Amino acid sequence: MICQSKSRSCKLCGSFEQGIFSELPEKELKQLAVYRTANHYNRKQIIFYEGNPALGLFCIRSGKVKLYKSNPEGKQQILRILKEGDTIGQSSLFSNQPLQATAEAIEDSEVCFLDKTGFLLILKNNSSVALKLLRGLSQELIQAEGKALDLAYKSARVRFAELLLTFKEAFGVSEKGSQRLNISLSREELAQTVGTTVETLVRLLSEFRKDGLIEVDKRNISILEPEKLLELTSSGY
Amino acid sequence: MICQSKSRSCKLCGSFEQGIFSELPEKELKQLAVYRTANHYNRKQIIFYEGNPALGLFCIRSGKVKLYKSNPEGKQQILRILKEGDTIGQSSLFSNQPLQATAEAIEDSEVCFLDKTGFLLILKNNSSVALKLLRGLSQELIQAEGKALDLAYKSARVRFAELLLTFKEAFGVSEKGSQRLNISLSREELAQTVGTTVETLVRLLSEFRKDGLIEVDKRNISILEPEKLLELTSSGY
DNA sequence: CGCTATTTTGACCACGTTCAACCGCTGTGG
DNA sequence: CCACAGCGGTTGAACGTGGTCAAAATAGCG
Repeated sequence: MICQSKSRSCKLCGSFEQGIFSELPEKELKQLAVYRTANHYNRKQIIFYEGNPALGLFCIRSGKVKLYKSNPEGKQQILRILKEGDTIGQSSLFSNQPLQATAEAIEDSEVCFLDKTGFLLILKNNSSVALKLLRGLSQELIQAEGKALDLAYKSARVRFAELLLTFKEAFGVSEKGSQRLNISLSREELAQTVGTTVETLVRLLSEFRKDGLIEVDKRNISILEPEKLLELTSSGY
Repeated sequence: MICQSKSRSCKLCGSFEQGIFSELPEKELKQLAVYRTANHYNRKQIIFYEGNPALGLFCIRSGKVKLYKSNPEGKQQILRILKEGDTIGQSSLFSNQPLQATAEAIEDSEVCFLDKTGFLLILKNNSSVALKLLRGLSQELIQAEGKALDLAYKSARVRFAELLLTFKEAFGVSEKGSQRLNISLSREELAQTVGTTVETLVRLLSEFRKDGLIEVDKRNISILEPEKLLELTSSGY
């Protein structure tokens, strides 16, 4: 069930400073609040489906969301994991296409929705927002192109090592000398993020564990030797 | 050698109507011309290298350009082939990163260069340009994400079939019942575009030829049975 | 406590890579 | 003029990564 929570200013949002509206004057921020609705999604709830019309912009206030595409055979590939401050749906909004991926909460999350009309109105009169969006889309594009390169030329082992390092940056919390990844994904979800099968991913997990690179306890993964992981990624296999 | 050709209005550019400046008033178009330089590049000339600073925006006036990334081992992967009207360098410009790929002319080409400062100035005051850029980046992003999905889950055969169909849309010219692809790439370049090795690509070429799907003469490829290629792409292998 | 979903391990197989040889063509120097 | 090196393209054979299938072990949950 989706619960609507009471409205409040974007300024109170955790990562407002890094967000696309950070340079917006007070007046426009109030205008924003009019077009905005905030919803709560429980773990495993779908926020939107691939193919849905793009009616506006989504912005994560708290929690974590996975964004994935499905292929004809029903297999899923996770494009990225989003956390607070991240926005979703821009690309479909601007290219006038249906939404190109499905968004699903992997933790209980609060997600704001910003109506297309209101958003475009603000965009038109505030070039700072446009520039921030251009910046964000550009970074996403560069990452996506890098990912394609990876999938074409790197082994599953290297791709998994890279994922662990990316996760360390995004979700790592220091804990008795090691960095614990504060994100809970099933083996299947990990596999879908790396672009491989569950079986291969499990074998890589135990290989890395045996080699002392990581520590694994259920769905908790800790990075013990980030440098050695980095070596892996640069040296061939 | 790079020859600078004389300046003329963007309005005279072949695909001006589809370009990002199509809605710009006359005054701004004249302003554009001040910041713009037009250069000629012969086949195999490099327009810019991966890692170069992003000093502005490139726009192809005529010819064809390949955009590729190199991995540490020196292998190249072609991200896309660009033709007249396409712009390059946006993503690096907006994300304040060095250029993420190398651009090389695969035909004799004319390429305009638009200085960063002037471009941003026009962008700031013309939301139509910003919206068109957002649209373009969004489409590129969606394509790149789709490509990553392909590389992860589809066979080389299917990816090559998809490439042929994409090329048919972009470069196809009708010719005695079939569509000839008006683009000349080496087997290696084709392989780099599909994300496989030369050997595999050659085998696929001869397989498709034997099955009557395409006709191959040196570097000329003609599509005989686009429907059967399409079938390939949707049905598993 | 029993049922189901998730995780793990093993055996096998296939696609695609790697390595090697060969062909045809072009350009170069003796 | 021919020899030969160099390059792009093609084909064959062997190998390996990683996918598939099957089954067992474990965890999660009513």
